[in-house]
Amino acid sequence: MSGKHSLIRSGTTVDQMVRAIGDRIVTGYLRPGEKLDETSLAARFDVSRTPVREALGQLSAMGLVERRPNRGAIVAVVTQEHLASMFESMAELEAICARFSAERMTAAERRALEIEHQASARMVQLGAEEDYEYFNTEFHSRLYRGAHNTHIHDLTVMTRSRLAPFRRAQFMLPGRLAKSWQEHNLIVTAIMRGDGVAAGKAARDHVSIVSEASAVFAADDHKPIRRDVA
Amino acid sequence: MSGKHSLIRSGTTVDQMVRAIGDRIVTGYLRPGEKLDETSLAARFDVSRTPVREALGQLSAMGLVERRPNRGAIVAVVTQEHLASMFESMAELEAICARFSAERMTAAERRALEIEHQASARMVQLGAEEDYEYFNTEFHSRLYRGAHNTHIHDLTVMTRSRLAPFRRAQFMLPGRLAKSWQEHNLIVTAIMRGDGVAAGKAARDHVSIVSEASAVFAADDHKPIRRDVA
DNA sequence: CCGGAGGCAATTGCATACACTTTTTGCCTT
DNA sequence: AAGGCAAAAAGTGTATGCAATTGCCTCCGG
Repeated sequence: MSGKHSLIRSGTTVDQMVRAIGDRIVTGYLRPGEKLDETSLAARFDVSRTPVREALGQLSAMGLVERRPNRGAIVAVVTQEHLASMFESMAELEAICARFSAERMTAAERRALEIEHQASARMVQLGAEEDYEYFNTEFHSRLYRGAHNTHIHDLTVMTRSRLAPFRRAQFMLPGRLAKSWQEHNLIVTAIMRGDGVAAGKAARDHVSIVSEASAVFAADDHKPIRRDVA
Repeated sequence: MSGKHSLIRSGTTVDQMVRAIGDRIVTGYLRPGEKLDETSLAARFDVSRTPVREALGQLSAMGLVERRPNRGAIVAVVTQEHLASMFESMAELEAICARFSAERMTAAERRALEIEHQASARMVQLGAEEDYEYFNTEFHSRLYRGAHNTHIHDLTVMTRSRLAPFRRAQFMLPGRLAKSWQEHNLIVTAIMRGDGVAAGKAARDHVSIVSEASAVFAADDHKPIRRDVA
């Protein structure tokens, strides 16, 4: 491993490692329980162990990886209970964001939410899964930002990212696009008329439904763990 | 304070740094905006820069310190807006914990909550600030645990620790002990009769009141911090 | 055949060394 | 005298080296 740095020398190497490893975990490429060997990771990303160690420390603080003293790091293993608790938290957090959004969104934010939401109806008709997924992510982000509360925003985004590996379950459900859109519609409608309570309830129900599907998926997810890292 | 280096290697050096530095931030010994010099910290705790750096990275991930690339780390500076958002989040999180507690606490947990709460009444009568503070912390912890949701528990504890530096404001209000106890009483009563909605509302109001006092305090406490060595 | 003690390889944890960036300082120019 | 440039000093970011711990493998005894 000779490689002169192909990475930009702007003090962001550790952050890049955090994002790189974090992404692989969030996207499910690295799976829960998988061993994260410092030396291998360092070699893979062509850096020394130091930034890798720092990245693992930060990811550990974020809850994405688990670190056992002198025994290495693994991708955080979430138990059924913990997974359920995260989904339940997510439902509550989304409910808060939706409630606040209903009460606080500016006229411009409401307009944008409505327009994008209506646009996403086309994706449903076309059955464009990937495009809809993009709209979906953006939709929820609008809710988080619309709450006008940076801390809730941060907590929600953090929780969402930790749940990301388990959300892939949604893709397996037939007709989920239309269902999802209708649930979004309930939220949007409530927000447009400034009904915080209704918006919160709709958002909570929306997450709860995803939760059930994902829980099933997680239970099935007992496949062997891959050893290589990339 | 602590900073001794024992013979055995328990793999906790970084964790100790995190706790040590984190405590100094949470207790207000290190104040927002204060510069955290790696070399000085390393010398102060008699370790090399490496564990200090890792600790700062983790504290950064926790939001307690702010790291500027190539420009060092400082104790996280919270703006008025961000502080307000954290208090508001805290109110919502406490409300959730209280609501869940009302619905889910075991008989034993309810009993313990009630007993400890009644015991704390004595502290109020005696005006024992410090003792009451201990009870208060324990009281809230019971609520967090009583929610039977580890993720909400974690989010709440994390948020609480970030607010800790600003809670000292409470101590300045006269008659706050009795007021706090009565607010606790509302929460306990609601929980005992299993009224989640009422418990949530009571908990939210409880935090909101603390929030107002602290916000005033924080406004006064926003003098610029220089790195002048006293 | 099974269980445990001891040694060896692999890996982590910390320290030190080196490279690069930012800031300060002091001199020179205008 | 003020401003700007340059070079050194300070401080951060990354790499490497070494000691300590863990886990496995072997070998011995029951």
